[in-house]
Amino acid sequence: MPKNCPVCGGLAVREEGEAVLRCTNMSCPAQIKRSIVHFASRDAMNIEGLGPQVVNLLLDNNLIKDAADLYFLKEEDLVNLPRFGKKSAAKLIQAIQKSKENDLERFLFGLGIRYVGLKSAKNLTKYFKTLENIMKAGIEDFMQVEEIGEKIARSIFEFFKEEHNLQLIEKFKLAGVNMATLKEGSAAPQIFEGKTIVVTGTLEKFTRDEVESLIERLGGKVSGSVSKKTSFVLVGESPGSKLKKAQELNINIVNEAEFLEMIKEAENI
DNA sequence: TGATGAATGCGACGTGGCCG
DNA sequence: CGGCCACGTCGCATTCATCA
Repeated sequence: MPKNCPVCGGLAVREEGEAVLRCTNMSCPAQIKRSIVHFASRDAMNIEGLGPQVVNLLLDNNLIKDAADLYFLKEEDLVNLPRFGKKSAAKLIQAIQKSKENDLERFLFGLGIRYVGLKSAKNLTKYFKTLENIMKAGIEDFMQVEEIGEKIARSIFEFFKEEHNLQLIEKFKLAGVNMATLKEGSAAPQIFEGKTIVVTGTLEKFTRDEVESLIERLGGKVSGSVSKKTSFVLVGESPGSKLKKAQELNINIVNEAEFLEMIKEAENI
């Protein structure tokens, strides 16, 4: 039976097997907010300092209407907002501008296409190379991509048919957001080729993001959970339950110093 | 085609840094 | 110095791939 969205009153649906209702109205304020927060989140465009509360603040003050508007913000727009000083305003603007240089996979993930997580975004980018190719592709094409079945393929296809979404992408282009895959230092030796690596705890020399992209550049896969397929677990300061699980399953455990040694060898080759 | 295992995606909870 | 917010992490539910 149909229900209404508590925020905008629009039609809310519960998809087969899903626990929660989801509003189908593209211009529902709650949906807009969610999409912007997602866009800014760490695995997407990684805009530091832009969390849910700040997004609310910007929306309430009519400073933005969608994620693309972020790129047209200026420091003076922010300094008078509550809890914003000169320092935090400057930092946020800088973080937003820096995010323009992200590669296609982050941008693609940031668009918030249903069922497309960071992993699928990566696979899509690898397969299609450019946003144009993705926008031209059909359902059958998407299903050729690793780990993408019919459900996800259909979802992507539908997304790029929406006029509203196409307009948003145009706006991002206008703002100068990079949508190309970055030329990676293709000479990187693939020392982690075929390996699945899990990271837990805080590292001294890398942020989580840095070490994950490093592992990928060196040919490895980063996973979030330990299983018997895991090649080794990289353990930092105050590790979580993944360490225990690794010990239970007898998976190799590597500390930061040992990891640095592994990379060093690679760089010398 | 059904069962199983692995990984993704999302919400929830504790810690550290910045504003006032 | 106190409160608030983002960050880092974990656990649960869901989904996909694989194999008999």
